[in-house]
Amino acid sequence: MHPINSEIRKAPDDDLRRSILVTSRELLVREGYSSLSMRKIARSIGYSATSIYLHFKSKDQLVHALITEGVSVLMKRLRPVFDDVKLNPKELVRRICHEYVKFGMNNPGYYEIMYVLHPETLSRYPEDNYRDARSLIDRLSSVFEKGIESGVVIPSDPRVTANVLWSQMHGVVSLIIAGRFDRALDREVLIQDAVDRAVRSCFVSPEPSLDSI
Amino acid sequence: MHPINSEIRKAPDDDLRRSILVTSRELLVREGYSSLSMRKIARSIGYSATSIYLHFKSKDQLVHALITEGVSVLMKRLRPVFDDVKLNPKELVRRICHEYVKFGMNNPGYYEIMYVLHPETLSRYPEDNYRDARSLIDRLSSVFEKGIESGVVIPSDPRVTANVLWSQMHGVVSLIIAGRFDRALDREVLIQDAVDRAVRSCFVSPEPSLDSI
Amino acid sequence: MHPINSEIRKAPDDDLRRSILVTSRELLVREGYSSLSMRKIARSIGYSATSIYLHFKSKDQLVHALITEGVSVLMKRLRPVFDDVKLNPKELVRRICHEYVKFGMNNPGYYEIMYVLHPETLSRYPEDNYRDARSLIDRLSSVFEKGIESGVVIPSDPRVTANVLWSQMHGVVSLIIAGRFDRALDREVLIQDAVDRAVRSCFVSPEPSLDSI
Amino acid sequence: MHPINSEIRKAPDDDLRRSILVTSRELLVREGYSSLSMRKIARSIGYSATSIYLHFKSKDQLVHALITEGVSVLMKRLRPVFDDVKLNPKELVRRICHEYVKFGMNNPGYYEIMYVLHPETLSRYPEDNYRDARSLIDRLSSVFEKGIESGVVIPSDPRVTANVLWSQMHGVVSLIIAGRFDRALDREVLIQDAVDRAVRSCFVSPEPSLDSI
DNA sequence: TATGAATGAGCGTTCATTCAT
DNA sequence: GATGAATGAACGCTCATTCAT
Repeated sequence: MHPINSEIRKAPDDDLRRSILVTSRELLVREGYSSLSMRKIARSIGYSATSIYLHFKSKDQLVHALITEGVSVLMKRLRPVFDDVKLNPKELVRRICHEYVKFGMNNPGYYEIMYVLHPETLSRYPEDNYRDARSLIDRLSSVFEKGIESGVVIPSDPRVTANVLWSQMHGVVSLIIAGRFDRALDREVLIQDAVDRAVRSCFVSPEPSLDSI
Repeated sequence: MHPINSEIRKAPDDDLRRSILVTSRELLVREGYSSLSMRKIARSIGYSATSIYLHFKSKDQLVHALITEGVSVLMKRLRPVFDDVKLNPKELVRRICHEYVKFGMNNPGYYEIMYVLHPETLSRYPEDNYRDARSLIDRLSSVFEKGIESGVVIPSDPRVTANVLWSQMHGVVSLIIAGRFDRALDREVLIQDAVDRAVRSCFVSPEPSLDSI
Repeated sequence: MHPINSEIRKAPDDDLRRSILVTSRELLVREGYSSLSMRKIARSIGYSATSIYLHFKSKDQLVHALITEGVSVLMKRLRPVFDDVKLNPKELVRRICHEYVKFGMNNPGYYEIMYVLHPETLSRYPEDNYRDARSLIDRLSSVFEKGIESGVVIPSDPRVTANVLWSQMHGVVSLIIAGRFDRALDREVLIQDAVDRAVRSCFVSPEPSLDSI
Repeated sequence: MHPINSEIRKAPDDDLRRSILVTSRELLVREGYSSLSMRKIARSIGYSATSIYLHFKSKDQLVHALITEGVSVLMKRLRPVFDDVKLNPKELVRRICHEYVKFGMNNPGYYEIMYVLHPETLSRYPEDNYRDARSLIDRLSSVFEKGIESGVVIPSDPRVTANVLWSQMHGVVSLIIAGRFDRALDREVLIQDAVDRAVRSCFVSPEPSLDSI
């Protein structure tokens, strides 16, 4: 599990590659997957369509690269949180939630292609590349597992808990990205509320009984 | 010599219309929106592409019809629940959640085109037709509003609460439909857990301990 | 050579037939031949496309009917002039010119399909049906022939003269119908001038020198 | 890594472009505008339909290119005549007429798309591109204007005279191209006669009788 | 008399992709 | 490393036409 060694690449070549990926994400957000085309990408970056094939064997592979990149960016954001030994489970989960949502907000292009796009479109994506992403759920599960042991997490199948937590975050992120919420509502308030509820629903509430003593 | 009188249509005609809508939803689920084409729909039902145009003026209109139908089916499921005076708020919300999820499970085609599709694709869909769908959120909000007054719902902006609840359900439904969860997990367990948490996070927990003292 | 006995037709049937022809001409003028379609015609008159086929075997035949009708209308306008024994040659030609132009102005649909449309489109039109139209040129030729004999027409091949006269009138009519002239110019002035020149170029000018002697 | 530099194009590329334009004109003459299709053009030149789009963004643009080319060819023929200071007005007008007709005879494709086509079809053609063509009428007008001042042209509104002259030439050209004249008539004779009449109808006849007395 | 249902052919256009340079 | 030329397949859609009713 080593991060991408992007600094060992040859620079000149990489510039265009980067442009393609960046532009693809922009187009993805702006116009949706159905109208993402090699031509449009090429036009957007001022290169010929053929040039894209110097860096990606096919449209499929380009999309796969986007996913791989997205996963890696997400990992880079979440791993330090998981690794932060100073955090208690509740804080850790809260931070994970916030980072996940922030990732979606900042990278709607990645998010869409990673999690929203119809899986059939992506079925050819080698499942293994999602291993990293799935490992996140595993780490979350084990956080809950330990939390249950130490009594701070409400007992329940930790894998279920982790997946439901994920689904809750995915719910807000995807609806925000798709612009489905009433525009009158404040994004930040929605997010804060969603995270609060999610966390609260996992952890035992600080017992007022202590106060009453 | 009378001109066309199109409103006296009968069943035979509508059969094909139904086939088209049903098949569209199947294709939508199987292959995703980006590869949904008039030709494929036609091929799937064993008709010529031209025939579709006898029932839908354009692909846009077909999609709009799907959305409208989907909304109406969803309404038919949820309205009785909202109107059931015998339900207390908590039961009502729980039932609403379950019905919503069930709708998604039973009608993934409708669900995808209603809630998952990139909005840019559907921007031409007359906003008004979503009014029904949005009214659902409003009804949910007022359930929470009254619940707060009567002390059973944890105080919070009811509209935010309603929207976050929706997002939580959307999260499970969309990830299940997309087949993103670990296949080892039991769907029903996931759903039950998600609904439980959602409901719990809205309503004050019955604290028998206090009462019993 | 008998005119169409349109009053012996059965009425009910004829109404629709008339509507089709009238509407076709309107569409022809408004949108041009390339976008004249059976469907549009049907839609315009509030009938089904199929109904048109009760009266015309094909689009070709409809067009042919339009031509035949157009020719017959033109004949009805010009024949009385040719037959008017009270007119001297010069007056006759002048009147013929004016009637021809008037026909074009009043029936741009007929005119376009009779004289402007690309002949390939019409190649299947039985040449014989143009016999009437061509007979007009013949009659004009013989007017010139006699005029030359009696010394009022400038000597020249009468058939050439007749055809060139026709082409001159066709020039104004077609450019007016196509809206090609500078809009600042007055139609009537253009027409008058064109006819004057045409007539003048055929007939010997009344020589003032004779009078002055 | 340089972006596209399209202005450094060379010949090889332009060959196909020329073929397309030439073939389009041929098809236009042979089958008329209503049946001119990208596919037919492509088939005629032995290329795929897609290839046409490498040179013309749309069918509209192709047609516009044809018009623009046609106008420019016509200009190239007429301008030298207008600019020829050695010509007296009568000779100039006669030469203009002959060149105009010759242009039509040699370029029926251009002529049809420039002057015969139903204007509705071309309404999207930027009016400005016709400026050149319209300037021709203006130059003709001023020839007549000066001619009237110097007494060689029969007094009349010069703009009307110019337009009517144009319509006379258009009459012959369009009927010849459409093959409407009796095939027994000699084209050249018709043209000569038409031009003679046109010129004669504008200029005062040299009255030798007066001089000879 | 009039229609609805249906279709094959064709339209203009865009797509991902290949290949020689 | 980058491009222009080229294409077959597919797209949404309209066309004239047929046929059973």
